[in-house]
Amino acid sequence: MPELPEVETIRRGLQKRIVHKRIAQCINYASKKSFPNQAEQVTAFMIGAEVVAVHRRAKLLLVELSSLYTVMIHLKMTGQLVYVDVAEHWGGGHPSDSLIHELPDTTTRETLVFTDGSQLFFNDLRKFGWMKLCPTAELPAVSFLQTVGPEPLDPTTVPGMVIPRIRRHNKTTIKAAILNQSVIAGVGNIYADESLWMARIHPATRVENVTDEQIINWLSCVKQVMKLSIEQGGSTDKNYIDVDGKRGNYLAFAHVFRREGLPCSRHPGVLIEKIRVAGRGTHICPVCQVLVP
DNA sequence: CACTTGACCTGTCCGC
DNA sequence: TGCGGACAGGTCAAGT
Repeated sequence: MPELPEVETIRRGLQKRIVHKRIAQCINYASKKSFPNQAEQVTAFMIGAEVVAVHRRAKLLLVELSSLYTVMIHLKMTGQLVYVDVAEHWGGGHPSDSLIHELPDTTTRETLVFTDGSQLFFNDLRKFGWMKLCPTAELPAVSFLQTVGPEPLDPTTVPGMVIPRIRRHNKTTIKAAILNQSVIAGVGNIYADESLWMARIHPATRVENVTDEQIINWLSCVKQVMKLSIEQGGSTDKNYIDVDGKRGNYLAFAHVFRREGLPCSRHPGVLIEKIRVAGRGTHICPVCQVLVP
């Protein structure tokens, strides 16, 4: 489930692999949800266009093209972008830690073929992800980009910006608030649980019972957690791989996520519990994170 | 408007 | 062994 650190890892991989490459062909395997109703625009503005840069906003990837169009890509839960170089077609093989097998496979929804013969595969087991073309000049009008909250890792994102956004949702739980993309960008289930554990806040605490000091501390924690995760190439729970087919290693550093029944690193005698908050599986240390109703 | 729930999907895991 | 059902979660639409 790609969240900010996973999408950023993919962005960096794409920036390295596909910038300055020219698109020769777009192969659509199942029209559903990859470029819905955009066949004509794909032909007109992708074929022959060169990749200028790859940007990210929240969990959305933005592949900027020389045609003045941008490919917006949302991977949702199981989307993957996997790059296969020409050398691999010539028998160069994949890195030993790569999970890549034969591509395209049954999950491949779209393949971009570049003029040098390299390929970018958009795989998506559960078909929730999508790709859309948008004129680059019209990106500011995209509703998601208008409403999405500040980037946690942007140095200009300070508590003064985040506290009022969280306080707008005073009657819900702190976990629901930070998962809300209009409050802050890029937090999903993994980093919500990890950052709340680090900040010693119970996820079911109602926002009105969380102090400003706790929010300030939480913002610092989510920044630390996401920075470490990007350094580790993100989190691979089940499905996630980067552009080169490599798994992320962050879960080796996780304190609560998928660690139910294992000891808390701050309280070795206490076991991590799994509860349900905001409709999501939620992992807590019952001693670090005491519920203030 | 704020908040919660259901829908979208399909592979995996559990109990019978 | 097979089958049914719960579960996984990002986001949006629809409901309260």
